[in-house]
Amino acid sequence: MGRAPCCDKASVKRGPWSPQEDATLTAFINKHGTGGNWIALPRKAGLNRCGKSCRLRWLNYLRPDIKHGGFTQEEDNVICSLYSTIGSRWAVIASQLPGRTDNDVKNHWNTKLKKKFNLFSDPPIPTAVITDPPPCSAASNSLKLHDQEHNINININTNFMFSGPPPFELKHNFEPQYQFPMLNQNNKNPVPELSTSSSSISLPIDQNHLQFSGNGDGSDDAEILQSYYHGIYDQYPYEDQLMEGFDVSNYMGL
DNA sequence: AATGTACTCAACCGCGTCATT
DNA sequence: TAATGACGCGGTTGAGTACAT
Repeated sequence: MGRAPCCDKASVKRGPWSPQEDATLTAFINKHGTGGNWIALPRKAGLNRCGKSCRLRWLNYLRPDIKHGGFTQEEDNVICSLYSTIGSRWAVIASQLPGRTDNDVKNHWNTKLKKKFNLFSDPPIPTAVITDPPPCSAASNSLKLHDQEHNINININTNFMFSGPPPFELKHNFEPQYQFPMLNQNNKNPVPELSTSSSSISLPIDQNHLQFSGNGDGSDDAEILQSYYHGIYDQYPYEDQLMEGFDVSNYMGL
């Protein structure tokens, strides 16, 4: 036998709250408080609503200290940071954001942040081996990588000539704390590093600036980099930060 | 302008926890 | 100690809106 319902759903109003109902609930709570009993509150206040519905309406919308409007970058950072630590404990996360409710945080996460977070949290491809063509081919405009662990093919379209000795491995060294640059709270640059076992390609990345230096003997290392990410993620994860301040002057030319 | 699709967010649902009896 | 009931939480839904075709 299940638990008894908290109210008779057939006899109480459900759905969106009217301005009149909001005013009634607000006036009652301002005058009497919640009384520590939400179940009894609607009857006392003269509202034909379930107590749980009243509680939710007050806590998530009517409370005077609720902050409405978009989330700031700083708030996003807090949410992502805490989520990576404690998971979907929205009430705990919301407690760190004055004026935000767990429902707000949860909605914001589900609609905006989740995709972004998942993008950066996907396990980096640990090892990619250039399989075709052999890496010594001159003026190749197509490199095909194969991620052996995840059985993913990565296509890089570029015009560079590679001079590393085959077989040539690319390795990610992304530490968990660097998988989502926005997590950085001290403005210290997270530095994901992509390196190879012989010829080196390193990618110091920070929030606003990306400097790429490689010795792939390439004509356009930046394009390689972007293509690489497009191949893996369908999009370049730092797209909106990259185009400004993207410095490729440091790469070693032909 | 009409229709379809994607997105947002308020509200609901059901379960776990805790206080009370 | 067990039963009961209210609260609080996370997951989910669906109406309304924005955007794309």
